[in-house]
Amino acid sequence: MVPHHVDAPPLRGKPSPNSTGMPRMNLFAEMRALVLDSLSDLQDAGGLPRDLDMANVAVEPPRDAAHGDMATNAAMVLAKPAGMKPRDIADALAARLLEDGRIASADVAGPGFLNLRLSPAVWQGVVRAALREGVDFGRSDMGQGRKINVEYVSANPTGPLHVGHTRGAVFGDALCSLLDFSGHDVTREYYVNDGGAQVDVLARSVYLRYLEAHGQEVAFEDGTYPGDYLIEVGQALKDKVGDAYVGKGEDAWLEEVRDFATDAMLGLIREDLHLLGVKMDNFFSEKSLYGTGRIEAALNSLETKGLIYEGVLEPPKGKTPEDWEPREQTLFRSTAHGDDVDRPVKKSDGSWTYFAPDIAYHFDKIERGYDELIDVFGADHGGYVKRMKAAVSALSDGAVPLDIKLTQLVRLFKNGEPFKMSKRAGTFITLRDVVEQVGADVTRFVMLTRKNDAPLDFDFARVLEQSKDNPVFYVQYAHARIRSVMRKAEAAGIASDAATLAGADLDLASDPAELALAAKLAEWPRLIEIAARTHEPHRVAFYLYELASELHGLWNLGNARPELRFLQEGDIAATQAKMALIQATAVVISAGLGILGVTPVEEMR
RNA sequence: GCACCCGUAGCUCAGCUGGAUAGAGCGCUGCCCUCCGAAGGCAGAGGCCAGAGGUUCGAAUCCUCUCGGGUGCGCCA
Repeated sequence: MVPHHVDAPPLRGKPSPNSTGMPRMNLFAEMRALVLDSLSDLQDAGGLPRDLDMANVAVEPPRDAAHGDMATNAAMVLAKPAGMKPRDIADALAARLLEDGRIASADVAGPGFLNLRLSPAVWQGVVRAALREGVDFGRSDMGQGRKINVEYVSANPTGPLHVGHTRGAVFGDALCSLLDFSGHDVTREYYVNDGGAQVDVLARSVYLRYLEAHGQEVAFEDGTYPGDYLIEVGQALKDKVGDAYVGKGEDAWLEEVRDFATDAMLGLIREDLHLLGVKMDNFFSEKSLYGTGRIEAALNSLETKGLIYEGVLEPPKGKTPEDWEPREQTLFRSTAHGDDVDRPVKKSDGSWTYFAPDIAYHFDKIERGYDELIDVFGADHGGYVKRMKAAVSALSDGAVPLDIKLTQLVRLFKNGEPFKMSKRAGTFITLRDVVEQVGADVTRFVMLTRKNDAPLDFDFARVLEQSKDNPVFYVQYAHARIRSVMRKAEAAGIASDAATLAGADLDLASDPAELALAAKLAEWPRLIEIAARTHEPHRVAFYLYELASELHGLWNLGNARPELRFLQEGDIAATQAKMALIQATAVVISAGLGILGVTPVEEMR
């Protein structure tokens, strides 16, 4: 696949209020506004009581295209509070709506739905908006610049990233782009667990490699990391300090080696992320919380709210650890904020639990002024969701929402055969392995073809297949097909710049099949808002698949019906109208892939 | 034992702050290549949305319970 270098969507900046000065096009929002205006007119005219709650009035695409272009539930929602029959409300509303030129027909159906058919001019407006706004088409200001911190990956700095981290990295990154596109001020953050016992283990492991570099025989016992990736770190340490640590006790080197090793691992992780195209705004060090009073400050905040006490926890029922004995610990009253049991913040020996710096870290995020927090964890951390939410709720007095997204397992396959991962057998699959085999674009797209909380099958052979069965190919192919048509047109001397196409006579591309594609484009701004609100970037991937399917379908219709082919020989006006339609489609595919972090291609190879 | 996630077509999965006759791909069946690209196209069969109650004008979607699968459950990070 050949990457193309046309304007990638500017996803990282502030939500620029549209540079064109034109209002952003979101057809569903427009139509809802029209419905609300009409209802208000009815109220003024006395045809409907005042003081009705309109919050549940919706304008949605109907499931069945035979029902028209859009449907509103207004009559059903308002019937009860208005004390009227749904049918009467619907009839009155229909009459009002028909006064607007955008509404071609309004029919009452089913239990009181009002099915709307829109005039072709409306769809043509969508196409023009996409051409005018380019990859900013669909950008929303729903976030109103709210500051959101998204924490993701956050793998321990003890080794390279593996497949599970890859999914979290892609998910988090796409979520950030989506939030940015919908008007939020996003910070991409990585929490570095460089303060706990696991980095001491790392240091000891590197020390062994260091001794090895000095020609010593070493044994990797339980509790050390035997991975080959530490060989060069041991060598680098030798290059740096010579034999200064040889034969010395831990006191002499542990701290220095730990810093050296975590720096090296973080460098490795940054490289891995770079391979995937993930760039963090901030790496936050757990260690920076220790010895600086920041953990104490966070816990003091909880203490002043009366949420810290000394106590003894009950053993968990049904699964009592064998060495269980009741011990007094310092506990956080997380049950006051929705947790099931209170959680220890100090071990019985008085040192912090892992939870304590985590509380401090989230306290820090709150103090940095974020309006909203999101944590992306692996599914094996599901047990921490309630206590983290309780902590954030307590620390912010309920003012800062925390959403925690869990990413499920990735199961690896090769030609349908499951692929067992084993560190010992050397079949451990890293992020680097995956990206080197299939490329960052394919990796990213595939990782988003499942909802985050559903397990994901990743087949190394299948994701590279060039067939309709492969969604990555299918979407890229749609874009490439459009680009191919555009190149042909340009070669034939037909002007195809956005301004020209936006001025084309779109009546020449108003077959129902063509309008259906435009209608799909009209869903894009709405989809962005739904995906952003639910924090579900996979919706973008599914939408792109559907959009590609519309495009391919229209292309195929051209086989039987030549008047639907995009290039109309000898008819420049019709050709430009159809090019406008498909170029608008290419723009949306580019924007969507941009959010997923995938590069659209010019042609398939 | 408790908590969280999941249960939708033979398989893998979508399903919009609750909306109409629940969708897609694969697989299966049958048709279709002189075609802007058949690495495809068109059509068809296939469902008690795990089960039972409840809320609602309306439930795959919200609530309760049951069953089945996954994950987690003090001094690991």
